[in-house]
Order: sequence, then structure tokens, then C-alpha cells
Amino acid sequence: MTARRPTIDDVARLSGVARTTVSRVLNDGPNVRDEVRARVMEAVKALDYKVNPQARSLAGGGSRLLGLVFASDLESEPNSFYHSALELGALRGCLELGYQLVTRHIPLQSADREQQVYDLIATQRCEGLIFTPPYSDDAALIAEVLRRRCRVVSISPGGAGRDLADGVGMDDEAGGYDIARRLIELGHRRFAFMGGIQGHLSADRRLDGLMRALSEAGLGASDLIQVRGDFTFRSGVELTPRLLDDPLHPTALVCANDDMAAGALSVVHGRGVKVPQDLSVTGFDDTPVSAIVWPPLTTVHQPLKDMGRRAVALLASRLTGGRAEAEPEFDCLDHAVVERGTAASAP
Amino acid sequence: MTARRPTIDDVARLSGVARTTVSRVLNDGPNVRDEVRARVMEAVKALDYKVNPQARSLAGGGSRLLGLVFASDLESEPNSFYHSALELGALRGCLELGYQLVTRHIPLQSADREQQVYDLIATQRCEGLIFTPPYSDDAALIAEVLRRRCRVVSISPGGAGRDLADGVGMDDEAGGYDIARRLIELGHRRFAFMGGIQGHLSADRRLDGLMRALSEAGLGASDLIQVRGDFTFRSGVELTPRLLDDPLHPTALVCANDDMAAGALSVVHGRGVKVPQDLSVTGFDDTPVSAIVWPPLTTVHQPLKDMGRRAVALLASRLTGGRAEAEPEFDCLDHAVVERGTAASAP
DNA sequence: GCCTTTGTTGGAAGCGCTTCCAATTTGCGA
DNA sequence: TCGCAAATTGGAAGCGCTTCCAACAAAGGC
Repeated sequence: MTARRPTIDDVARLSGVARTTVSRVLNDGPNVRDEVRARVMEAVKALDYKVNPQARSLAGGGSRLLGLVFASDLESEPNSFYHSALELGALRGCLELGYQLVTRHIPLQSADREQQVYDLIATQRCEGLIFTPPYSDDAALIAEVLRRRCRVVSISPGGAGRDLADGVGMDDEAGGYDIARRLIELGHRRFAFMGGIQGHLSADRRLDGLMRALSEAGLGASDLIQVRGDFTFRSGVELTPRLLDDPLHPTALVCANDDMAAGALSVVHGRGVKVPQDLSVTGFDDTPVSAIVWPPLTTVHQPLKDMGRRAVALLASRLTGGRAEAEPEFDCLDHAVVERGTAASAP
Repeated sequence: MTARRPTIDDVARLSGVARTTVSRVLNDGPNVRDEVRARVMEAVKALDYKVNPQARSLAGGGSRLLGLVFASDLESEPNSFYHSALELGALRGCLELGYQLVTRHIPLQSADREQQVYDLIATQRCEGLIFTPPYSDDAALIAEVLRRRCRVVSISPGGAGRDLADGVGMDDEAGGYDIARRLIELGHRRFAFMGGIQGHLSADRRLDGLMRALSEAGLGASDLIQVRGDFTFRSGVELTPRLLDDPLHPTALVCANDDMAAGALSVVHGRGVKVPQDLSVTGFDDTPVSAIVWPPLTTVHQPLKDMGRRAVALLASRLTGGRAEAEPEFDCLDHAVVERGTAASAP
């Protein structure tokens, strides 16, 4: 009944090597013969050994502190699910791997935003930072953080972010394409797109996908009207009238996230327009919002919690694993169109 | 620039005692003279010393594993904000205090639900469990868990939970009272209440508060119609017609959580009833849902993230702090009515 | 064939803390 | 006043891991 977990010494004993060697294998260190490495891994499997993150971090030195940076203003969006889901995932990852996490909301409009990021490194001693859009594509910022010997992982990078640092995300272009494709199948020919803030490249890529689907269907720029919001419910509310009143009279409104779609929905209801009979509306992310609005929102599922967890794993592998100086890697997670009640045949 | 964090030895040196003694002070151990205790605490403050949870858990033995138990079915509610917020808070607490967390959804209808809980103790070796409603009031279950020498904290216990184990929550009765009071001030005299599942005592207490406000205003049971939902958006949708069609013709609908209120809202819109002009609707919890429905929901703010974190802190204080055998304690956090757009003067 | 590199392995210290146990001091009844 | 138990304090081991450094073996270079 003494279900004591096996320790690194148990593994060492079983595989007939020194503790040091096991540690090297576990951390992808150099200078271990393949034969020995295999033997150790075998013992690890046989014992179902898992490293004790507490012990590792104690011995490993360093702060073991990671930072999660959001661009949004916590005052105006205290409870967004996007943030919660990402943080939840990151927190789970930290717990598994023995890291600590500090979450920081640094509004884009703060004059000293770069400074606030650097403080995370200098004062808080973060060893790695997770940037969310649009920070995840701020090449200058990322380069400077890297220069200060702090690791970086970008969430949903669209461009520069991918070349400089590891990234996690989904194929946003494909997501945009898939949802548009579905709408086209339903007979829609006139579209509206509600995008995100300037610099949020992954949201722009959703639009790229939409455009690709359009052109494949023989449609072009004149069949689409677009506006930029800021991902909040409020901006969805504010921008929708402009779309509805446009001479194009779109029959499908594609939004770059669920909150804006929810905002659009509420305006549409107020005008007596029927969803989905008169107008189809789609979201993006598949947050709980999509199930709570009426009708429930057809959207694209993005695995936010997994993304948060993967981001931490990537940082960890840079920090202690063998990937210290490896080429930047992009971890692309699966997405899926979730059909609920807001997309139907074109009127 | 070597901003090494002070260690327990630094504190010991500064206060002129042995490391052992500092440890005793830090853990509220017995057998330390008050004078020494004070001296140590002074040094702690002077150095701004914080214990290193990793080291503590390494040395302390035990699994340092905590469990968070939800009654909901993860299949049907994969993304509820209530769950996320609680888990997020608990996770933050675990990270601060050096614990691990496993989250488990055990539907009430599972035949072997007790067994699943016990497995958390026997197989997973959890040292403490956090129960959410209605598990938090399941006296038999809590007693059995306690008997197996596993600590318990109840989230929002309404009755039995409070006597047996520590608890965290808000004053639900007062919350119900406050929101009803506001509605009465607005001139409402005929009420509907959408409650939660049987056994969810904290939701029942919200109703108690409502009743108290009613009777203070000279109103009684005949001025109220009530139904029970299951906290899901769907149940809000299903139950609202019954309320709307009731001969009482309520002018205010008080819901036991935000999701059900959102469901009610969507039905109400569909019928052409104007909110808040014709009908006031209120929620409970102040999750992001309340900001993305239309109109934004007037609700009662419940500090879910704080509750999760406090639950972990309470467990930790039982486990290593001095509260090992202390009387059960209830940690009551503040709530507040958040006025948004769904409550207005009675028609 | 001898010496230097390079590659591979093990020994041992130590991360910051808890805890067992021994040492010392104090309190108090006879 | 003495003796013994209780209260208080300190010493030291050790939790599971990383890492520095030394030891040794194999591989080239002259």
C-alpha cells in the first residue's frame, strides 16, 4: 500500500546507471550513448516514472517564473472567456511542469507598455513570456525580450512572431476558409466581415481564408463589406448597423470572434431581422458565449485551453529541455466548425 | 543585482535563532516563546521573506495533491464560466502555495459517484477535496471523506456542509434579498423566481432572501411564482414560457444564475416582450454572460475566482498550518448588485 | 607509440524547506 | 533545595532533483 512514487534513483538502479545519467536523458542532454539512453527510457516506462517538478525546480535554480501577457485592459474586460481559457490552460501546464505564472494585462495604449514588459523580466525575473495578439507579432518587442535572454512563445502569431519565437495556435486561414465555405454551400453570395483590431494578424488571416473561399466560388471583393472591431461585445453592437445598412445587403455576417457576433446578434434582434432565416451570423473561438446567445452561435472551435498549456510546454522545453537553441517551431492545433443555430440557407 | 530571494536561513540569521525555529513559527507550530515568535516575524517582514512552496512541498512529504469536484457533466457543459472561474482561482492558489490540483466532473446521476470521489483519495492520493454544490452539502459524503483522513472545503455550502467542514462562499440570502429589494424599490410587486436543482442549498437561500424582502414589503407567497431549473441556459429557455403564461403576470423575473437568465432573455425577446420596459430580469454570479446578452444583465456579483483561491488556502491551512483540528470555519466573501440594463421600473 | 581532445559516465554538493531527535532551559511539587 | 517533567531550542538528515567537476575511455594527431 506504500504507493510511493518512483524516484530518479529507482530509475537509475533499474537501468544500471548513475542518477546523473538518468537526469541527462530526461533533459535531452548531450553525451549519452544511444544504447544507454534507450535503456534508461525503458526503465522510465517500466516504472511509470514521472519527474517531480517541485524537486526539479528546487534544484534547477532560476526563478521558474513565466509571464502571460494580454493586450486588453482588465478594467474594460475583467471577465473575458478568451483570457480565462488561455490562463487556465497555462496554469495547468505550469502546475504539471513546476513553473509559476504571473498574468499581466498591458493595454496597447499604455505609454510605457514596452517598459512594463521589460519589468516582467528585470523585476519579476520571468524566464519566459507568453505573448497574446497583437503582442505576439510585435517583432521589435519580441527581439528585445529575446535579447534580454528571456524566452518567448507567441499565441496565434500571424507573421513576424513565427520567425522569431515558438508559437501556438490554429490555422486561422483555414478556419476562415472553412466557415466561409460552409456559408457558400448554404447559398450565400453577399458577405460582411467584422474583423479585429489593427495588428491582430491572426484575425486578418481569418479574413484571408474567407477571401480564398469567395474567390473559389467566383466571388470577389465587391461581394464583401468589412469593418474592424476590437473583439468586444460592445464593438459588435456598434458596428453592426453599418453592415446592415450597406447597399450590398449581405446575407451572411462572419465575425472574427464570438463576443462581436453576440453583439451583432443583439442588434439584429432589435431590428426585427430574423436569424438565421434573414441573416446568417457566425462567430469564432467557440467560447461559452456561443451557447448562451440566441440562437446558439455557429462558430469555429479554437482549443484555447490546450493552447495555453502548450505554450507553457514549449517554454519549458526551451528552458530545460533540449530545445534551447532550436529553430522556432509553430504548434498548430486542430480547429473545427461547430454548427449551431445561426447559419442557414441564404434567403 | 543579485536579487536572490531571502531564504529561511537568512531569516534565522537575522533573528538569531535556528532554522528549525523559524520553520516552527512559519507553520504556527507549538513551543515557541511569544518573544521569539515576534522577533522572527519581524525579520520575515524586514526581509520581505516568502516561503518557497516548491521546497516546502519537497521536504514536507505527502502528495500535495488537491481535488476539485464538480457535479456537472462535462459533456453537456464543457465550457461553463462558473467552472472555469472556480478552477482558475483554485489553480492560482495552488501555484502560490505549492499544491497540485486535479479537477473532476462527477455527474450526480453516476451510479458510482461516491466511489469516484473515494478514488480521488485512494488512487490519486488527494490530501484535500474541494466540493462544489450540491456535493458541498452532502453530509454523508463529506463525513466519509473526512473519515478517510482527507480534508474538505465546501464551496457555497448552505447547511450541513458548514458544520462538517470549512467553507467559502458569499451570503446568498443577502444576495437574494439585495436584488429583490432593488426590484421592489423599482415598483415591482409580482415576482417570478427561477431556482436551481434540488439540493443546491445556496440557490435556495437566494430564494429565502427574496422572500424576506417580499414580506418586508408586505408581499407574500401569492405574489410569487417559482420553478426549478438546472442552471443551464437550456433550462432557462424551457421554463420561461411557464412563467410568462402564469396568471400572476410577474413583472420581475429573478434567476438563480446568469445562464438561466440569458435563456429567459432569449425567449422573452422571441415573444416580443420588451426588457426592461415590460419585464425586468435579473441574474446571479456576474459571469461574462451578463455582459454579452442583450440588454446586459443586472445581476449579483459573486467573486468566483477568489472563492477558488480561498478554498485552496483553507485546505492548505488545515494541512500544514496550525488549523489542523480547528472548528470548521466559513469564509464569507463580499457580493454586490451590479446594475446593468435588465432591471427598470415596473410597467 | 605517446599525448592531447573529445565523448561518456559517476560522485557529490546543494537547492530551501520540514522533521526527528537530542540538548538545554524552565517550572514546579515535595 | 533538589529532581523530574514539560517547554523550548538547535543540529542534522534528507525530500528528488540538477549540475559542477573529476574520472575514465575512445579517438585522433604528431
